[in-house]
Amino acid sequence: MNIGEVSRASGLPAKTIRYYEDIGLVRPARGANGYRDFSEQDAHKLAFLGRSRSLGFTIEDCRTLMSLYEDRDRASADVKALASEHLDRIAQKIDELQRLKSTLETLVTRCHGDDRPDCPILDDLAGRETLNG
Amino acid sequence: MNIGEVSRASGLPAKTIRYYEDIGLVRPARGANGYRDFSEQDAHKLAFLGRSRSLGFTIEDCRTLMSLYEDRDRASADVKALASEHLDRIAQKIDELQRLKSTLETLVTRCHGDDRPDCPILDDLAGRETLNG
DNA sequence: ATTGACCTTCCAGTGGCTGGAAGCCGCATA
DNA sequence: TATGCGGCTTCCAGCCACTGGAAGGTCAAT
Repeated sequence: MNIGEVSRASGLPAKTIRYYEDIGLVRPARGANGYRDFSEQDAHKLAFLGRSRSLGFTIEDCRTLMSLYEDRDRASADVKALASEHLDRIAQKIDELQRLKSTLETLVTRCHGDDRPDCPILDDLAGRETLNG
Repeated sequence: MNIGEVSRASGLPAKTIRYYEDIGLVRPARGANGYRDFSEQDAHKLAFLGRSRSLGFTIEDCRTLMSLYEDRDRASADVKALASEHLDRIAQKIDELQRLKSTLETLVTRCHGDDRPDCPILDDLAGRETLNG
């Protein structure tokens, strides 16, 4: 299986797959011509990685998840802990963004948005607080 | 005003302030000893930048906001447009994270998290879909 | 033989800093 | 006078997870 094929199969760009090899996430065989030769297992690994990344896990998390996946004696508690921490970080990020969003909404609402220079958004950025806080 | 002083005043690390000079966001004078010498206006600019960054604007957005701020003939519509686009991106990001969050919540809930290796999280990552979708 | 799609490696850039090394400046103290 | 210390300077490298592009080798079809 060439890189293009496994790229289409996994949905990951070829560049990304090469990068994953670089950092040791996958170790495809090589053909006589120097081309990478991916096994079904490699393809499966890449799909696993793609899915993990799409859930927002870091590369290091993915590495850990992979090794847990491949460890038949793993404790599901370890996986759950990793995912829970990740979940917490996401929840935290959402909170942060929602605070941002409401601040920005207030500012945008207050700005009349016409030809005149008067602007509560810039006033706020400049520290001329029109906002409480 | 030395860099340490303006750093304390603006809340930005000295490193960041030097970086902002590097990329042309601020142009402090220099004393005879080669030290940066920040004016009140520079300090004000840096505070503006800090606040803009803390609202999640990119550096390029900040550059634009600064030039709008300094342009007495600006139209507030331009500021509003920039902030609105930023707001949209944030809202989009929140949606994305909330989808992630609910997927992860489902997975984490389903995982019993004990000593046994059986794990719906890994099953999902591996494509053995226990989740609808 | 030539095209064109595919593959290879390597280097550089993204954003927005951040850490660290090596060295100068200015003041206080022994 | 030497020494130390905190603060300042520059420059280079690294973070994360890719992504773009150059230069060139390979394969299948025409």
